[in-house]
Amino acid sequence: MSDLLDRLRERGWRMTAQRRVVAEVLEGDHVHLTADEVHARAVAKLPEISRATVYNTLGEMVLLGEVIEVATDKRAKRYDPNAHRPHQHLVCGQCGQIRDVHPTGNPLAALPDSERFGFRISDVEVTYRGVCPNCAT
Amino acid sequence: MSDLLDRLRERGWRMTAQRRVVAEVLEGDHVHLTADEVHARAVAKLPEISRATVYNTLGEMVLLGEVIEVATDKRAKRYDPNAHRPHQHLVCGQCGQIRDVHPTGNPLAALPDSERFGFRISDVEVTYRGVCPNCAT
DNA sequence: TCCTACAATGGACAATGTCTAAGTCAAGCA
DNA sequence: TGCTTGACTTAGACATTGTCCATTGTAGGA
Repeated sequence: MSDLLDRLRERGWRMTAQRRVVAEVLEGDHVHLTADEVHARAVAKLPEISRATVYNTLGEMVLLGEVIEVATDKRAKRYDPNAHRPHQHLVCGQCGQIRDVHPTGNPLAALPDSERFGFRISDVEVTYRGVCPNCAT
Repeated sequence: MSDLLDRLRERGWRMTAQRRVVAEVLEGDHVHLTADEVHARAVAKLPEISRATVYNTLGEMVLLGEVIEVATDKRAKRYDPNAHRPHQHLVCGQCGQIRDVHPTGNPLAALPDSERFGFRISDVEVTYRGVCPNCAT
Protein backbone atom coordinates (compact mmCIF):
# COMPACT_ATOMS: atom_id res chain seq x y z
CA MET A 1 0.00 0.00 0.00
CA SER A 2 2.42 2.64 1.08
CA ASP A 3 5.34 2.53 -1.30
CA LEU A 4 6.65 5.70 0.21
CA LEU A 5 6.91 4.24 3.70
CA ASP A 6 8.55 1.09 2.35
CA ARG A 7 11.15 3.07 0.48
CA LEU A 8 11.87 5.16 3.51
CA ARG A 9 12.28 2.12 5.71
CA GLU A 10 14.67 0.60 3.20
CA ARG A 11 16.82 3.63 3.50
CA GLY A 12 17.25 3.06 7.19
CA TRP A 13 14.67 5.53 8.38
CA ARG A 14 13.53 5.04 11.91
CA MET A 15 9.81 4.56 11.62
CA THR A 16 7.86 6.71 14.02
CA ALA A 17 4.19 7.43 14.29
CA GLN A 18 4.83 11.00 13.21
CA ARG A 19 6.67 10.08 10.07
CA ARG A 20 4.07 7.52 9.19
CA VAL A 21 1.35 10.12 9.48
CA VAL A 22 3.20 12.65 7.32
CA ALA A 23 3.78 10.03 4.66
CA GLU A 24 0.11 9.02 4.75
CA VAL A 25 -1.02 12.58 4.31
CA LEU A 26 1.09 12.87 1.17
CA GLU A 27 -0.25 9.73 -0.53
CA GLY A 28 -1.88 10.00 -3.90
CA ASP A 29 -1.55 11.83 -7.17
CA HIS A 30 -2.18 15.49 -7.70
CA VAL A 31 -1.42 16.17 -4.06
CA HIS A 32 0.28 19.52 -3.56
CA LEU A 33 -0.06 20.59 0.03
CA THR A 34 1.70 23.38 1.85
CA ALA A 35 3.65 22.49 4.96
CA ASP A 36 0.88 24.00 7.00
CA GLU A 37 -1.80 21.93 5.30
CA VAL A 38 0.27 18.82 5.87
CA HIS A 39 0.52 19.78 9.51
CA ALA A 40 -3.21 20.37 9.80
CA ARG A 41 -4.02 16.97 8.31
CA ALA A 42 -1.37 15.27 10.36
CA VAL A 43 -2.79 16.78 13.53
CA ALA A 44 -6.15 15.29 12.65
CA LYS A 45 -4.60 11.84 12.78
CA LEU A 46 -2.09 12.43 15.55
CA PRO A 47 -3.02 15.44 17.62
CA GLU A 48 0.28 15.94 19.40
CA ILE A 49 2.48 16.16 16.31
CA SER A 50 4.41 19.41 16.25
CA ARG A 51 5.00 21.86 13.46
CA ALA A 52 8.76 21.45 13.67
CA THR A 53 8.46 17.72 13.14
CA VAL A 54 6.38 18.19 10.03
CA TYR A 55 8.94 20.63 8.62
CA ASN A 56 11.80 18.31 9.52
CA THR A 57 10.11 15.28 8.02
CA LEU A 58 9.18 17.07 4.80
CA GLY A 59 12.70 18.43 4.53
CA GLU A 60 14.17 14.96 4.92
CA MET A 61 11.84 13.50 2.34
CA VAL A 62 12.91 16.20 -0.08
CA LEU A 63 16.59 15.44 0.56
CA LEU A 64 15.96 11.76 -0.10
CA GLY A 65 14.27 12.66 -3.35
CA GLU A 66 10.96 11.11 -2.33
CA VAL A 67 9.09 14.38 -2.40
CA ILE A 68 9.52 17.49 -4.52
CA GLU A 69 9.28 21.05 -3.36
CA VAL A 70 7.15 23.18 -5.61
CA ALA A 71 7.05 26.98 -5.56
CA THR A 72 4.04 27.60 -7.79
CA ASP A 73 2.62 30.50 -5.89
CA LYS A 74 4.26 33.29 -4.04
CA ARG A 75 3.21 32.09 -0.64
CA ALA A 76 4.28 28.85 0.94
CA LYS A 77 6.18 26.02 -0.69
CA ARG A 78 4.14 22.99 -1.61
CA TYR A 79 5.14 19.36 -1.39
CA ASP A 80 4.56 16.92 -4.22
CA PRO A 81 4.96 13.20 -3.50
CA ASN A 82 4.91 12.31 -7.20
CA ALA A 83 8.70 12.46 -7.33
CA HIS A 84 9.43 9.36 -9.38
CA ARG A 85 7.82 10.45 -12.58
CA PRO A 86 9.18 13.61 -14.16
CA HIS A 87 6.40 16.08 -14.62
CA GLN A 88 5.54 19.74 -14.68
CA HIS A 89 2.79 21.77 -13.14
CA LEU A 90 -0.25 23.53 -14.48
CA VAL A 91 -1.58 26.20 -12.15
CA CYS A 92 -4.86 28.09 -12.18
CA GLY A 93 -4.15 31.73 -11.44
CA GLN A 94 -7.60 32.22 -9.96
CA CYS A 95 -8.30 29.32 -7.63
CA GLY A 96 -4.74 28.10 -7.24
CA GLN A 97 -5.55 24.56 -8.32
CA ILE A 98 -2.48 22.59 -9.40
CA ARG A 99 -2.34 19.67 -11.83
CA ASP A 100 0.55 17.48 -12.79
CA VAL A 101 1.16 17.44 -16.55
CA HIS A 102 3.57 15.59 -18.82
CA PRO A 103 4.78 17.61 -21.79
CA THR A 104 6.40 16.02 -24.79
CA GLY A 105 10.10 16.37 -25.37
CA ASN A 106 12.85 17.31 -23.01
CA PRO A 107 12.76 20.96 -21.96
CA LEU A 108 16.50 20.84 -21.32
CA ALA A 109 17.07 20.50 -25.05
CA ALA A 110 15.58 23.92 -25.66
CA LEU A 111 18.53 25.64 -24.08
CA PRO A 112 21.43 25.93 -26.52
CA ASP A 113 24.99 25.63 -25.27
CA SER A 114 25.60 29.27 -26.05
CA GLU A 115 22.99 30.17 -23.45
CA ARG A 116 24.37 27.97 -20.69
CA PHE A 117 27.19 30.27 -19.62
CA GLY A 118 29.30 27.34 -18.48
CA PHE A 119 26.70 26.12 -16.01
CA ARG A 120 26.37 22.40 -15.37
CA ILE A 121 22.60 22.09 -15.58
CA SER A 122 20.91 19.38 -13.58
CA ASP A 123 17.26 20.21 -13.55
CA VAL A 124 14.48 22.16 -15.20
CA GLU A 125 11.32 23.31 -13.58
CA VAL A 126 8.38 24.28 -15.77
CA THR A 127 5.18 25.88 -14.60
CA TYR A 128 2.29 26.60 -16.94
CA ARG A 129 -0.08 29.29 -15.75
CA GLY A 130 -3.59 29.86 -16.88
CA VAL A 131 -7.23 29.66 -15.91
CA CYS A 132 -8.99 26.39 -15.23
CA PRO A 133 -12.38 25.51 -16.77
CA ASN A 134 -14.22 26.17 -13.52
CA CYS A 135 -12.85 29.67 -13.12
CA ALA A 136 -13.19 30.51 -16.81
CA THR A 137 -17.01 30.80 -16.68
CA MET B 1 17.57 57.15 -20.05
CA SER B 2 14.86 55.73 -17.88
CA ASP B 3 12.36 54.05 -20.15
CA LEU B 4 10.67 52.54 -17.18
CA LEU B 5 9.93 55.89 -15.59
CA ASP B 6 8.64 57.25 -18.90
CA ARG B 7 6.30 54.34 -19.37
CA LEU B 8 4.99 54.68 -15.85
CA ARG B 9 4.36 58.39 -16.29
CA GLU B 10 2.48 57.70 -19.49
CA ARG B 11 0.17 55.43 -17.60
CA GLY B 12 -0.82 58.27 -15.30
CA TRP B 13 1.42 57.39 -12.42
CA ARG B 14 2.00 60.16 -9.98
CA MET B 15 5.74 60.60 -9.99
CA THR B 16 7.18 60.70 -6.51
CA ALA B 17 10.73 60.61 -5.28
CA GLN B 18 10.14 57.16 -3.83
CA ARG B 19 8.87 55.66 -7.05
CA ARG B 20 11.69 57.22 -8.98
CA VAL B 21 14.22 55.68 -6.63
CA VAL B 22 12.65 52.23 -6.83
CA ALA B 23 12.64 52.41 -10.62
CA GLU B 24 16.27 53.51 -10.66
CA VAL B 25 17.31 50.63 -8.45
CA LEU B 26 15.75 48.20 -10.89
CA GLU B 27 17.49 49.52 -14.00
CA GLY B 28 19.68 47.22 -16.03
CA ASP B 29 19.86 43.66 -17.27
CA HIS B 30 20.39 40.63 -15.13
CA VAL B 31 18.98 42.46 -12.14
CA HIS B 32 17.07 40.15 -9.83
CA LEU B 33 16.75 41.75 -6.45
CA THR B 34 14.58 40.72 -3.53
CA ALA B 35 12.19 43.27 -2.13
CA ASP B 36 14.51 43.72 0.79
CA GLU B 37 17.51 44.35 -1.42
CA VAL B 38 15.51 46.88 -3.38
CA HIS B 39 14.61 48.54 -0.13
CA ALA B 40 18.21 48.58 1.07
CA ARG B 41 19.42 50.22 -2.15
CA ALA B 42 16.53 52.63 -2.17
CA VAL B 43 17.33 53.70 1.38
CA ALA B 44 20.87 54.50 0.26
CA LYS B 45 19.45 57.05 -2.16
CA LEU B 46 16.48 58.23 -0.14
CA PRO B 47 16.93 57.42 3.54
CA GLU B 48 13.37 57.95 4.66
CA ILE B 49 11.72 55.58 2.21
CA SER B 50 9.68 52.95 3.98
CA ARG B 51 9.45 49.24 3.46
CA ALA B 52 5.73 49.39 2.74
CA THR B 53 6.29 51.83 -0.07
CA VAL B 54 8.84 49.58 -1.70
CA TYR B 55 6.45 46.65 -1.49
CA ASN B 56 3.58 48.75 -2.84
CA THR B 57 5.61 50.14 -5.67
CA LEU B 58 6.99 46.78 -6.71
CA GLY B 59 3.51 45.30 -6.56
CA GLU B 60 2.15 48.02 -8.78
CA MET B 61 4.94 47.62 -11.28
CA VAL B 62 4.17 43.92 -11.45
CA LEU B 63 0.48 44.62 -12.04
CA LEU B 64 1.37 46.98 -14.85
CA GLY B 65 3.54 44.30 -16.40
CA GLU B 66 6.68 46.41 -16.16
CA VAL B 67 8.42 44.06 -13.76
CA ILE B 68 8.21 40.30 -13.33
CA GLU B 69 8.08 38.43 -10.07
CA VAL B 70 10.47 35.51 -9.97
CA ALA B 71 10.36 32.74 -7.40
CA THR B 72 13.65 31.03 -8.11
CA ASP B 73 14.59 30.23 -4.56
CA LYS B 74 12.50 29.23 -1.63
CA ARG B 75 13.02 32.44 0.25
CA ALA B 76 11.97 35.84 -0.98
CA LYS B 77 10.49 36.72 -4.33
CA ARG B 78 12.79 38.53 -6.72
CA TYR B 79 11.93 41.31 -9.11
CA ASP B 80 13.08 41.33 -12.71
CA PRO B 81 12.72 44.54 -14.71
CA ASN B 82 13.44 42.76 -17.99
CA ALA B 83 9.72 42.27 -18.60
CA HIS B 84 9.53 43.21 -22.25
CA ARG B 85 11.62 40.41 -23.62
CA PRO B 86 10.41 36.89 -22.94
CA HIS B 87 13.10 34.93 -21.18
CA GLN B 88 13.76 32.22 -18.66
CA HIS B 89 16.08 31.93 -15.73
CA LEU B 90 19.20 29.94 -15.04
CA VAL B 91 19.96 29.59 -11.36
CA CYS B 92 23.08 28.38 -9.57
CA GLY B 93 22.05 26.12 -6.72
CA GLN B 94 25.17 26.99 -4.74
CA CYS B 95 25.65 30.73 -4.87
CA GLY B 96 22.14 31.64 -5.99
CA GLN B 97 23.32 33.63 -9.00
CA ILE B 98 20.59 34.17 -11.58
CA ARG B 99 21.03 34.73 -15.32
CA ASP B 100 18.48 35.52 -17.96
CA VAL B 101 18.52 33.03 -20.83
CA HIS B 102 16.67 32.71 -24.10
CA PRO B 103 15.86 29.16 -25.13
CA THR B 104 14.90 28.22 -28.67
CA GLY B 105 11.33 27.36 -29.50
CA ASN B 106 8.17 28.03 -27.60
CA PRO B 107 7.85 26.03 -24.42
CA LEU B 108 4.08 26.28 -24.65
CA ALA B 109 4.19 24.03 -27.71
CA ALA B 110 5.50 21.15 -25.61
CA LEU B 111 2.20 20.75 -23.80
CA PRO B 112 -0.26 18.73 -25.90
CA ASP B 113 -3.95 19.58 -25.78
CA SER B 114 -4.68 16.32 -24.03
CA GLU B 115 -2.61 17.53 -21.10
CA ARG B 116 -4.27 20.92 -20.79
CA PHE B 117 -7.39 19.75 -18.95
CA GLY B 118 -9.42 22.57 -20.44
CA PHE B 119 -7.20 25.27 -18.99
CA ARG B 120 -6.73 28.47 -20.94
CA ILE B 121 -2.96 28.79 -20.66
CA SER B 122 -1.45 32.23 -20.76
CA ASP B 123 2.08 31.87 -19.54
CA VAL B 124 4.95 29.49 -18.97
CA GLU B 125 7.69 29.89 -16.46
CA VAL B 126 10.89 27.92 -16.92
CA THR B 127 13.74 27.73 -14.45
CA TYR B 128 16.93 25.85 -15.21
CA ARG B 129 18.91 24.80 -12.16
CA GLY B 130 22.54 23.86 -12.02
CA VAL B 131 25.95 24.90 -10.85
CA CYS B 132 27.76 27.92 -12.22
CA PRO B 133 31.40 27.79 -13.38
CA ASN B 134 32.61 29.57 -10.27
CA CYS B 135 31.00 27.15 -7.86
CA ALA B 136 31.89 24.08 -9.93
CA THR B 137 35.60 24.20 -9.01
C1' DT C 1 14.42 -5.64 29.29
C1' DC C 2 17.68 -1.99 28.98
C1' DC C 3 20.53 1.42 26.32
C1' DT C 4 21.56 4.71 23.26
C1' DA C 5 21.30 7.32 19.37
C1' DC C 6 18.03 9.34 16.77
C1' DA C 7 13.55 11.71 16.65
C1' DA C 8 9.85 14.75 18.51
C1' DT C 9 8.38 18.59 21.19
C1' DG C 10 7.27 23.36 22.03
C1' DG C 11 8.38 27.70 22.17
C1' DA C 12 11.38 31.42 20.90
C1' DC C 13 13.16 33.54 17.03
C1' DA C 14 13.88 35.05 12.12
C1' DA C 15 12.50 36.39 7.58
C1' DT C 16 9.18 38.02 4.52
C1' DG C 17 5.07 40.17 3.46
C1' DT C 18 0.49 42.86 4.53
C1' DC C 19 -2.40 46.22 6.59
C1' DT C 20 -4.00 50.56 8.64
C1' DA C 21 -4.56 55.20 10.29
C1' DA C 22 -2.64 59.40 9.98
C1' DG C 23 0.19 62.66 7.75
C1' DT C 24 2.23 64.49 3.25
C1' DC C 25 2.64 66.07 -1.30
C1' DA C 26 2.23 66.01 -6.78
C1' DA C 27 -0.40 67.85 -10.13
C1' DG C 28 -4.19 70.26 -11.97
C1' DC C 29 -6.55 74.56 -11.75
C1' DA C 30 -7.90 79.39 -10.72
C1' DT D 1 1.79 81.55 -7.71
C1' DG D 2 -0.99 79.46 -4.27
C1' DC D 3 -5.09 76.25 -3.16
C1' DT D 4 -7.30 71.73 -3.15
C1' DT D 5 -7.75 67.06 -3.38
C1' DG D 6 -7.04 62.51 -3.61
C1' DA D 7 -3.37 59.56 -4.31
C1' DC D 8 0.92 58.39 -2.01
C1' DT D 9 3.98 57.53 2.03
C1' DT D 10 4.98 56.42 6.65
C1' DA D 11 5.77 53.71 10.91
C1' DG D 12 4.88 50.09 13.10
C1' DA D 13 1.77 46.42 14.43
C1' DC D 14 0.44 42.18 12.71
C1' DA D 15 0.32 37.77 9.89
C1' DT D 16 2.44 33.97 7.73
C1' DT D 17 5.99 30.84 6.87
C1' DG D 18 10.04 28.71 8.21
C1' DT D 19 14.18 27.62 11.49
C1' DC D 20 16.59 26.60 15.75
C1' DC D 21 17.55 24.64 20.15
C1' DA D 22 17.32 22.49 24.66
C1' DT D 23 14.73 19.07 26.57
C1' DT D 24 12.10 14.91 26.59
C1' DG D 25 10.67 10.64 24.42
C1' DT D 26 11.23 6.30 21.99
C1' DA D 27 12.55 2.73 18.14
C1' DG D 28 15.23 -0.88 17.55
C1' DG D 29 19.30 -3.49 18.59
C1' DA D 30 22.04 -6.14 22.24
